Amino acid sequence: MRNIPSYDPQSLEAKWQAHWAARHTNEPDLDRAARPFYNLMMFPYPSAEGLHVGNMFAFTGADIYGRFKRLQGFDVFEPIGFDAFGIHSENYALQVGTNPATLIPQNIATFRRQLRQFGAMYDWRHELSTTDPAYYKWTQWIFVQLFKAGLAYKKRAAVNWCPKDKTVLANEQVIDGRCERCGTAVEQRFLDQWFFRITDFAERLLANLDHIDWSSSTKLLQRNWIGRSEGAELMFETPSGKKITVFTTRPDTVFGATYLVLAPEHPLVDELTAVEHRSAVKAYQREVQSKDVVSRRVGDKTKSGVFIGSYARNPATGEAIPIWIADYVLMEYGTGAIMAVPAHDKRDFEFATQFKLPIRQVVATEGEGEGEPLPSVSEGGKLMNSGAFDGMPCRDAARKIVAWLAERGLATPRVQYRLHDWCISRQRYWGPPIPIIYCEQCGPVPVPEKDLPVELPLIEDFRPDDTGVSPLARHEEWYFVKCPKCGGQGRRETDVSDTFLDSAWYHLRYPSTEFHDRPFDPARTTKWLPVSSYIGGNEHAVLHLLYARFICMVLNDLGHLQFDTPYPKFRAHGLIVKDGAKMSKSRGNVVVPDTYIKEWGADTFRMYLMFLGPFQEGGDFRDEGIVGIRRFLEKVWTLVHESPAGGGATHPAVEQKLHRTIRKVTADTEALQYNTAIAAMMEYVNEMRERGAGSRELLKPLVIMLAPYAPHVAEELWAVLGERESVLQARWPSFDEQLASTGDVEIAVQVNGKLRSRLVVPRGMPQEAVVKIVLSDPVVKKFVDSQKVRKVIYVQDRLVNLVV
RNA sequence: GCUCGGCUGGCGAAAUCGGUAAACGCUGCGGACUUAAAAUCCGCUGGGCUCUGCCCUUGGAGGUUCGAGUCCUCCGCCGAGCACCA
Repeated sequence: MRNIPSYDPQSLEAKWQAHWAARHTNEPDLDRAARPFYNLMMFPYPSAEGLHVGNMFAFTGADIYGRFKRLQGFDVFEPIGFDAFGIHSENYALQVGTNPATLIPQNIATFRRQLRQFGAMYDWRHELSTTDPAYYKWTQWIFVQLFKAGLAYKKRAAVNWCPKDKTVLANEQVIDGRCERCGTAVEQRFLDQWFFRITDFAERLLANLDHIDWSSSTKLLQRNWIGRSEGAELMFETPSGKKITVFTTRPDTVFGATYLVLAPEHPLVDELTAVEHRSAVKAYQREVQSKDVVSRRVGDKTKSGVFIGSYARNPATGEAIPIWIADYVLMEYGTGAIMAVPAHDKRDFEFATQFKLPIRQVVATEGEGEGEPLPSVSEGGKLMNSGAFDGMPCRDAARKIVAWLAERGLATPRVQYRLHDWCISRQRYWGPPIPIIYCEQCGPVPVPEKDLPVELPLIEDFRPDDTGVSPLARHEEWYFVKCPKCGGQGRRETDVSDTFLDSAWYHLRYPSTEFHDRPFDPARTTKWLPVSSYIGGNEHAVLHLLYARFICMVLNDLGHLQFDTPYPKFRAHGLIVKDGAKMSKSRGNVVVPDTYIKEWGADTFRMYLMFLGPFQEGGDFRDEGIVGIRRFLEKVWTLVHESPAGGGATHPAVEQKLHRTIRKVTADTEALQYNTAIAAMMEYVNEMRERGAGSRELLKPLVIMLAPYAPHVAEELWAVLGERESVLQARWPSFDEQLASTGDVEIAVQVNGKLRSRLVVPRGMPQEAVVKIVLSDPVVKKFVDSQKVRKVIYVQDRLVNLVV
């Protein structure tokens, strides 16, 4: 036996990383690439703690895919950057008392080092950070485009206010009534906020989901978030001639509407309140306003509300029904008013029971007698107590009733969405200033594009206070500015924008980072976009991914882009948990990759993470199995080093196994089923060792297939096998379907569906021949005995079942 | 409450169309090598029994089928998302 060098990942990985950097191995020619493939992964937020195992799991999975495509002959562009603005960084900066502008570069340096050491194929020439003025110049430019298109507007709105972080939060940043970050109960405040009209795009955002290749779980989350409901607006008229419009998804139940409920803030409330009820109504409105936005939205509490002393006519029955106000009706959804059908709506039922309002059943459910108890919300029944519509199924009735009321102008079909406009204002410091100047004469004026970026000034006191005004307002030489239109005294907008705006377009910037006079170069963009493959976490399913689609649609409509979908293919990776719980600093279960990489090497750790479970499902991190991967790599190492230059042993069974392995690894890698691809390579190595085969011809394809998973050791072994170029210059091996599907197969022999014997036959043997052998098998004979075989079921190459 | 995903050996997991359940790996046990240990290599490793063989086993109970981890119905548990959205 020859003396082979020992496998030392540390020196070997450093060597190859230096080699890649020196040779610019991972820097495709963006202008001349023949087969561009844009391999994108969600860029990280550079936290002070550094990269954790969850990040590395995601990045490794994405990098494997990129390397796989590279080996298939694509010019792969795999960029990386940092999503470094936002409340995370700012809160941390406040906590340690250092300006985020000094902290963030330190964090980024740490991330950069960690990202380099695990061996991803990043093109560092195109690194970006959202906090770089050269980047956020264009984030501001995008704001200006939306503003000019009438898609950005300012609105005074009740917002979620976190008293601890002293900032507004988006609805989606409020979890169970508490601040997503600090857990403090959120309050209601009224502030002027900038919004983007994403609701104008609700239908397109929803329809688009049908055509894009995304993880179904992600699509589902987006559909639910957009929350489309079909229904109708119905008109209820008061004796004074006021029309109250309600939105309902169940117009079929209008005969059962026994009262109306308006949101306490509804504009008609004042007018419709009878004199003797005025004080009670005012008191109730005050009570509701004093509550925070969130506790009002918590569903499972007792209902409250007051009668306002007036009535409206039910358009179907013509009877006068009382009008109430109650906080369970929200002004933001629908028309801010509902028709209450207590017999067929749970909330209305609770309310009616509590305030002793009439309940009238108008839908008879299936079956005899009573059917299900009220409130019955099923749409499966037939109408009753509904005049001419009695006996009609709900769905038909809904259409017919709307048509009938529409004739008198009392109904309009209507589609309603749950999605709200995107509030992008943040009363904070650490973000791109919203590029607007307020002028006494001209109103809000966008900063001219030539004056962008509006740089975020480096200020000492970036602490927010509870005025609700950004700290930027305290910085006078920045705050006061000439109006770009009339030259008069103006004031800058002091809000900064939401981080999700930064990340809504970063994929457009990567290929064009060297251009400073345009956000994304048209030629580069045409060549590289939309993104070929996008991999990231489902925690961004409804925020980042929805906003990115929206911004792309807008830029497309405005003529800046030729496509309206940024990521036609997206796959959500699973979550790495520790001891059954999500990794978080507060739980103290965060695993840092550095120590593992130091101990085992990046290749072993990368593969181990991928072997833990299916990439798209994630898994529980534990370190018990890592040695298995290391042993596997050692075996490959030994096989390659022992393989003689001239030839080496081969074996027909191993050759066949090779072709099957290539088939499986190719399919599994394409499908991101990395765990089973690794298992297939292990099987192949086991087979080689058992058969004593180890020729270079058998090993080269293995080393290529290994390259996406364990890139450093693959390079080394490729060189040992006598190759001079990088293994990335090699072509992914092809397989011979014929060879992969020949050979013997083991067939299961069943009698009456129970396994009784096994039989090895050549692949593709016809039924008669197999049955003949089977019937002569003594074990089978025993079970068949003297009974007559009534039926034979034969599945080619798999099983034969005798029914007696 | 609604929607979705999951539940398979001691553990992580595999299993195109309904067709040999447990591939691959870990752990554990036994053996080889060694003065010894580590490393490495070989073997065994779901449970039971009347053990040359047979029976049971994919959260539970039914069903469809020659045949069910896979399809259908009901139930349980775990996780995620949404949640007074009319």
